[in-house]
Amino acid sequence: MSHPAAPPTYYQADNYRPEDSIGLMMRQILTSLAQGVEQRLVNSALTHAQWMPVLKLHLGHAATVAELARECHLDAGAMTRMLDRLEAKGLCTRSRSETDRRVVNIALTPAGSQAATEIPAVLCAVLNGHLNGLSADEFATLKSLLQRVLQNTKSGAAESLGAPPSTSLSPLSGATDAR
Amino acid sequence: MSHPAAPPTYYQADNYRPEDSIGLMMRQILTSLAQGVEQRLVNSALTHAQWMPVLKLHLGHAATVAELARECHLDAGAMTRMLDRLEAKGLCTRSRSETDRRVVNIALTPAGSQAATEIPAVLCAVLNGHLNGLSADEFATLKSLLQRVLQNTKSGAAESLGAPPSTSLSPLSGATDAR
DNA sequence: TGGCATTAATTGCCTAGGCATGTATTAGAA
DNA sequence: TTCTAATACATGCCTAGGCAATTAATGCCA
Repeated sequence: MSHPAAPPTYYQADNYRPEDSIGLMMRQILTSLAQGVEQRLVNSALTHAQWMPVLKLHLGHAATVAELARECHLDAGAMTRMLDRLEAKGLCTRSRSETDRRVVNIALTPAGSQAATEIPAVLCAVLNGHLNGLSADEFATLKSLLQRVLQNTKSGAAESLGAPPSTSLSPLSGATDAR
Repeated sequence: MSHPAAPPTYYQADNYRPEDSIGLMMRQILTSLAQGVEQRLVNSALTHAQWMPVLKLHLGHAATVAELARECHLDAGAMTRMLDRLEAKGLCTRSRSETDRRVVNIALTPAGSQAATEIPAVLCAVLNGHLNGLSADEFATLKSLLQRVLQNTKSGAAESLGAPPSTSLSPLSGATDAR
């Protein structure tokens, strides 16, 4: 390949202004979305971090710890503890698989299923509430642009560029928690 | 006023698809941004959550715990612990104010200032890396649309709408941690 | 001036996630 | 078949944030 295109220079270090950062803007929007979801989920006893695993279970997109962790893009250890909390609240149950005794099958209790059915409406209400004043075209444009930024995160364009070229030898190890 | 405009219905519960959610898209983008920043900050001994307070201190936007917490949009208790970690790493120092013995003045050490000077370049590099393939116009459009969504979070349009009308009597209290 | 509300900072208790390690179980190769 | 590698899950240790209660100091008002 003839070297990939250089990234743009829309942001410059010498006049960086936080309020122009799409990162901070998205962070504030996400915080607001999370708060909105949590407010509407108080009846379901679900926190904003808990609706996703419950929904994934409900939709049949996952039934084991590993599957659920992959679907929710989080650590297996974190998922184990999340299930501890969900189980403690009576929303799901765990049972060892009999065909493969390593895996743990997860199932929603009736209460869990009940909570799950309420989730999509809550998500949609909160999202729509944040789209006030945007036309359908503008909404489509926003989605499209976000999608393209998202592509950059996957193609690796975002990681390789700007990283110290030969300083860090093992890009995936490093930072073994000397925080 | 004649009741505010009803929010749009771009998202509908009966055919909600996670991959269309601008919330999930932004979450994935933010995760990638945070990872990128953290990778480039290993030399500075800063985590992605630590660059903001250090930068705010460096720019003189805050010099006390309360100011810093407000600038970083986070809890005062969390900021106290954040400063514990920063102080433990030798990046800042704390000292009781003599004019008002309640407040604690925070100052960066030379190491902290040094780390701070590297931050803007890192942020810009990561942001630019994620904007690959977007024209200047498209970038401006994205910022503008995000700004308008952000406005909805502040005007309260996002909170009031879609919330159970008369169910929750105290909108700001509630959810006293029965998680 | 004395009492009282307000403010600043800290701490305890909770949820939450990442990384490394440990342990059982399974799958695959010699 | 036996030994080894890979997998699934759990756990410990860390960073991190929110809410509530506590303590100390200040400001204000009667």
